[in-house]
Amino acid sequence: MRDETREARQAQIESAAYAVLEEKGYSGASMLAIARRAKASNETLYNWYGDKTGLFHALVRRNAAELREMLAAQIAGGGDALAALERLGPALLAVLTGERAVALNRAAAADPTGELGQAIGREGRETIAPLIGQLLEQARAQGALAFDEVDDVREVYLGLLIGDVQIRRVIGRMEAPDAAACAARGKRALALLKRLYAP
Amino acid sequence: MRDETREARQAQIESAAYAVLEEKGYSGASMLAIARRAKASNETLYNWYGDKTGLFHALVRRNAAELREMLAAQIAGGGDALAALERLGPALLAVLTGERAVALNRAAAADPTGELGQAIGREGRETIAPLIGQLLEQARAQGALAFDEVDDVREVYLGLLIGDVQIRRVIGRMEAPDAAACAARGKRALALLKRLYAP
DNA sequence: CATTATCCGTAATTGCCGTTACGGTTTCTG
DNA sequence: CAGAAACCGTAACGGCAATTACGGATAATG
Repeated sequence: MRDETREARQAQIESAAYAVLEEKGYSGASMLAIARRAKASNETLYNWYGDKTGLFHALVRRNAAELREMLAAQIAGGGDALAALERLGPALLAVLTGERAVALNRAAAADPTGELGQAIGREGRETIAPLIGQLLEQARAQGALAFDEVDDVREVYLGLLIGDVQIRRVIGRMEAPDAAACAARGKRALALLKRLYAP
Repeated sequence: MRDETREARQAQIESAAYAVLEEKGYSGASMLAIARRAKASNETLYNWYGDKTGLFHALVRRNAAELREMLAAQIAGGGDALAALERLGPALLAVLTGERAVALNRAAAADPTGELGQAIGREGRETIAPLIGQLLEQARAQGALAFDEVDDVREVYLGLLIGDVQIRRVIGRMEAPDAAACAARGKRALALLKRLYAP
């Protein structure tokens, strides 16, 4: 099979996996259900992804890569560091509380082996946290913020931005916040951060 | 069966349910596995709890009730409102990131119906949030804090206190914080809160 | 155009789950 | 102490999961 059609087929399969996962949860997302939804054979799924864990690993990897790209674009968008953070905050919140990320977090919570959670942490959080740290350090260099430990500040910012929205989403206690809500939370988090770490 | 032995037996069964849940996850926590662990019959489990959902509902209810009692004791411990908050914060964090609460949140994330998540929200968060709101309003009445919207302040405080520790715990990306870590986070959250809402 | 690898659809295998059912035994009750 | 109720252990039932296997169709390759 040509590489391009194969990639397109994989995108279809992974899209079907998300659809089933969002509808039925991790336990209901059987390989056969995903195969049926993608009009693919389960043999193909096993050949390409090894097993169920492998398929969900692929979902995590792709989702994390897309998030990284999006954040990089926001950072490259110009302006000073705090302006970038103002754009980035709502976008990050929207992704983390969106259907796909929530479905993956639920899958990780349901995975008895804990491998999915490790993957989410490794390829998601632990690669985007440094990006935010860099922005904060830029802001300090530009004289917009003043602090000693960038790790603390980043944690405070993320706590203010995300709060308990993500966990409430994961346990099914909340709908996804719309764009306005994300913007409002991003704005508030940044405003509080400025007050806490004013130069 | 006498009520006291029955209650003791229920405590044993629910303890066994936690043990299996923590070891095997929600999908691995079958009724038979729990019955075996508790040296009970599955017929008893079904007679007492109805079905699997009913058993986990009972776990949520009991856990939430214990948390409420603990918080009430902390509040009743005397001192001004901020002193109570200083005691309460680390204790709350310890419970929310402890093995039992984490196991229940994982179960809620894995539950396709979403009922468990609803129960956790209803009997857990939505009954303890007002307690914290009361403390904050007391602090304002005592002149220790100044703010308009208590809901906002409470959300900021909880965000600072808990951050993403809970979600990271639930997806298996973190060990439970020890007492020192909980105390440190509680202290920091309170210090930041005071700076943000100084009179 | 023929061959060859790949993919689809379906079925088979194995195993465990939730739930119900049923003797045998323990424990309460009067 | 006798009868009744509740509990234990085990088994049975239907269902669905993950994974493997296989013939027929399809598309890439030389």
